[in-house]
Amino acid sequence: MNRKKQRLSALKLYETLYAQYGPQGWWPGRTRAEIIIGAILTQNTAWINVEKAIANLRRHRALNFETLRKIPRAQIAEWIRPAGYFNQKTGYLKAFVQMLHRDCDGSLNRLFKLETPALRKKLLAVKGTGPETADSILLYAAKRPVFVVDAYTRRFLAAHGYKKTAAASYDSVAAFFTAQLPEDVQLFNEYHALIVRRAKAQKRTRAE
DNA sequence: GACCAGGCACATC
DNA sequence: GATGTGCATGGT
Repeated sequence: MNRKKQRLSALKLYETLYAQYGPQGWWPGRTRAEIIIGAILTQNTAWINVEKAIANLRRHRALNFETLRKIPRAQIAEWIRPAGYFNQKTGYLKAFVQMLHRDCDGSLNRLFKLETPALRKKLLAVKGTGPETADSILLYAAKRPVFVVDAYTRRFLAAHGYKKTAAASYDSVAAFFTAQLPEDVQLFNEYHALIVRRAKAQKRTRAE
């Protein structure tokens, strides 16, 4: 007798979420620069606080790489303070814009000419850009078919019977999804957005 | 006043 | 490769 609980495939889980919540049309920023800056600022931080930091940068016309490269660290740190870890994240933003300036003449288009594996490697070489941040940039700014694994993703897996996978390495979790899904940028985008949407819906339920 | 939130680098074993 | 620690704000 099979005593194991039935688990839905990654694709079936997606279809279930999509049926319940519909398309999210999610986009974590107005420009590619804003998406990248947001990806760095949101590390281990609630998005609401990232929005405050982004708003500060926008107000000071600093929501672009050229400005961030030129202004002093203390100034950036002050503006992104609401996002937490502001000294570290200032260094991370500086590291990214310096790489872009040094290797691509400050041009995101030039950086994004790289093929996905080479681009991912290049992003991971930037201090402060780990796998999740790199993949967020790849999916949401460079529009590559890459699955983003974050805390929401792991909780989602655990909640649907995949506790072991949820606790596995970053690349293992990503492989779990990519092996079962078509390589589709829009699908990966929607999937991640739906996981976040579901988590927020459940949080609201718990709070009531 | 704990506890948590869309990580990452670095040290150590 | 696994585990532990520092980094910091703002909401619940």
